[in-house]
Amino acid sequence: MHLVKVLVEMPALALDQEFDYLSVKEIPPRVRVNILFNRRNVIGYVTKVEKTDLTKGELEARLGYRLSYIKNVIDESPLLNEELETIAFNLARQSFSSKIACIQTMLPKQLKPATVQAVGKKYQLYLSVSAKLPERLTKRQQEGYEFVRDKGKVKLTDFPYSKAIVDKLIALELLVKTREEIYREAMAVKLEGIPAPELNPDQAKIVKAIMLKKDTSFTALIHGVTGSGKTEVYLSLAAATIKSGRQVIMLVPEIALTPMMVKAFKNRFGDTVAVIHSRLSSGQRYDEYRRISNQEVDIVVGARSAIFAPLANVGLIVMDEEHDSSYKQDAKSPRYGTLNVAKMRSRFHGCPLVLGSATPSLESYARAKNGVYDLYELTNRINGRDLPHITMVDMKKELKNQNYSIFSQLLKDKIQATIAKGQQVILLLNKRGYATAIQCLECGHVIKCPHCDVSLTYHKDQNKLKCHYCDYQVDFTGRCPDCHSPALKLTGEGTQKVAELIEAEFEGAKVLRFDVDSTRNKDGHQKILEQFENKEANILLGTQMIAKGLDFKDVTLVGVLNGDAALNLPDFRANERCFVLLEQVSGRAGRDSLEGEVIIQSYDIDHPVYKALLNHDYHQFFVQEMRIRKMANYPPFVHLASVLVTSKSEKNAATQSQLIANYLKKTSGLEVLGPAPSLIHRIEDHYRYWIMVKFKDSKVIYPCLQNVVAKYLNDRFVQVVVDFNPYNQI
DNA sequence: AGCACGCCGACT
DNA sequence: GTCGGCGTGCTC
Repeated sequence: MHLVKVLVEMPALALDQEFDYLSVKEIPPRVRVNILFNRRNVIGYVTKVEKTDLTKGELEARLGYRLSYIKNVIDESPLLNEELETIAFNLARQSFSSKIACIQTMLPKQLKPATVQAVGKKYQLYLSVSAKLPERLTKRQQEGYEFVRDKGKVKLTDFPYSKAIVDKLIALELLVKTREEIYREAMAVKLEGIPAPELNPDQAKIVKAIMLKKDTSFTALIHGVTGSGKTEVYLSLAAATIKSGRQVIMLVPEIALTPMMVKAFKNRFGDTVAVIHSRLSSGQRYDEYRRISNQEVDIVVGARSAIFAPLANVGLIVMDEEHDSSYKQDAKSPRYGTLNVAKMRSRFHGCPLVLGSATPSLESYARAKNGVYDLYELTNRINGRDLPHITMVDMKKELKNQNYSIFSQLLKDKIQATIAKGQQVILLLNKRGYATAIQCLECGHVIKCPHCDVSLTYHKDQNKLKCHYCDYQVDFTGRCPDCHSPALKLTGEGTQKVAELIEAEFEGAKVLRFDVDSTRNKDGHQKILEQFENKEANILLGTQMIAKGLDFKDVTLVGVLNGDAALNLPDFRANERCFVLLEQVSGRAGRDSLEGEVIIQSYDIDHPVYKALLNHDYHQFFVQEMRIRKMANYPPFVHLASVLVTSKSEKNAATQSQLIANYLKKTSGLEVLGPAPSLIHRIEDHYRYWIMVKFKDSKVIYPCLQNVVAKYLNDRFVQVVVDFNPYNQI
């Protein structure tokens, strides 16, 4: 007889424990099994198998509960190797998430313990209303029905009422469930067979120094200005690593936005490169995963989750654009930082971890300055040019000069001149969410989401009002829902509106929009970028997304319409975010033989961030910002942990978060901020309060937070989420 | 999480 | 009286 320890596939943290099962046959560890759990068929993950001479009855007597047999074994071979399983369990412990959730984030869909589905096909379940009219319904059923009716079509997972309600409404034939296949295509790269160029002395020095220590675990930070040739350093390090018989993990922020890196690696290393990113089809992802798992590739290029690539002999890990926020998973559990996992893998394999950025996070640069990381600076650009010149435009003066448009006179002139020369322009509309709220001029009513405390955004192309936090949407009637007045005013200027303004303002201007909306459909990014590359448009207008990694040789002008938008946010990283964004977007101008320039419009041109930015001086920024962080006691001088307390009842959220904050303050003796209502006080009918704890060593705070999490594990009214080193406040 | 059990209100 | 909504406990 074998006693089998199993983790059950249930997302609840309260079920994050090993359950005992029996098997007559021996079972290998780290495979999936079908089991009966609480009278239901579920999939489990085997952690341990113990052979025993005891009978079922004897075991049950000893353990004090009934045991059932494993129904069958799903996998022939282990899903994870020991290294990755250990990392999964460490991650679960560190981030207060379930072990099974950590295992799931490491695996492609087909291998997740949750599902056994056909390879290559993915479905999304939707709810929509039927032709039948509702008769007598309970209050909740009525709400649920209206929710779907108002939205038209709702993802099953986004339906905010219980499954009981869904089932009932379906049984009553009021709602229908449909499924749609989700298609995704991989990023095709044409092989160009570009030979490796000779490294310049600066690059060669870095490669040599890192490869000298290639068999030890350490972290190096390469601070290289835009265009200084960091990619070539990565390629060279990768080539040397492969030559020594080891493998490479190359991490990039978001593949869809940084196709250059994939292209460079595929061109240099061909078929030995596997690419993992969120837009691969599940079949392709599965295939890539198996190639990696079977050790058929030397290099894995991918975003955040590629750090879990099951390579057996990692000799190098690179994190490009180290400062990028997408390396932190904060939306769902496990809330992990890629850097943390990368360090675990570096230690396990005894290999270098190389971080690269033109604008490193203050945390990383401070560590490098303190000698915790090896620091390398690349100060010269490959093309020998200086970084593009930046001009600040004082928008207050524009107002004084009766210019109320969003374009300053200077930017207008420059755009006109650039288009006239047949060159291209990138315009950054730095507007988080670029929300265009709708306000009634008669009664002052702002149209808001019924489930969240945010205003709805008008989407002209579909004539709908949408919520950006919960997928709520309604047809736009053109009238105020409160007083039915048709006098509605759009406030704020989104990319759609600005695009129209530009085309009206400039003769011969053809604008492409690049934002979450215009790129939502499959391959939207690629298509728009290709059109711009082919010069089907002369102006690319976008949000933050355009700042990263784009490389167009004819772009000679970058305009920032509202530089200050990133400042003044209630976030201690506001300055850093602003500097990074503007420095990055500046780097889009003059990448080839043509000289580029940058115009930044601002209402606060004397802000210290701009002072450093004008000189393209990261070091100046670092010094002045470190002074602020030190004074305010923020990272890198302390670590942060956030506690988000949510509840359907505002009162519960408020009182419980206060209790938690008091407890944390009292037991840990640490500085605790909050509780404060979060910036968006309600999302999807849940009220939100947040608490922030500052600490230097997690030894004290960890057990305190553990107690808090444990206390609310089985609470049906209040949810608690802990995030260590959160990147996004609130 | 999801399912069974069991308590209480509203209808044949 | 019973049907069924929803609060509570439990899952090897």
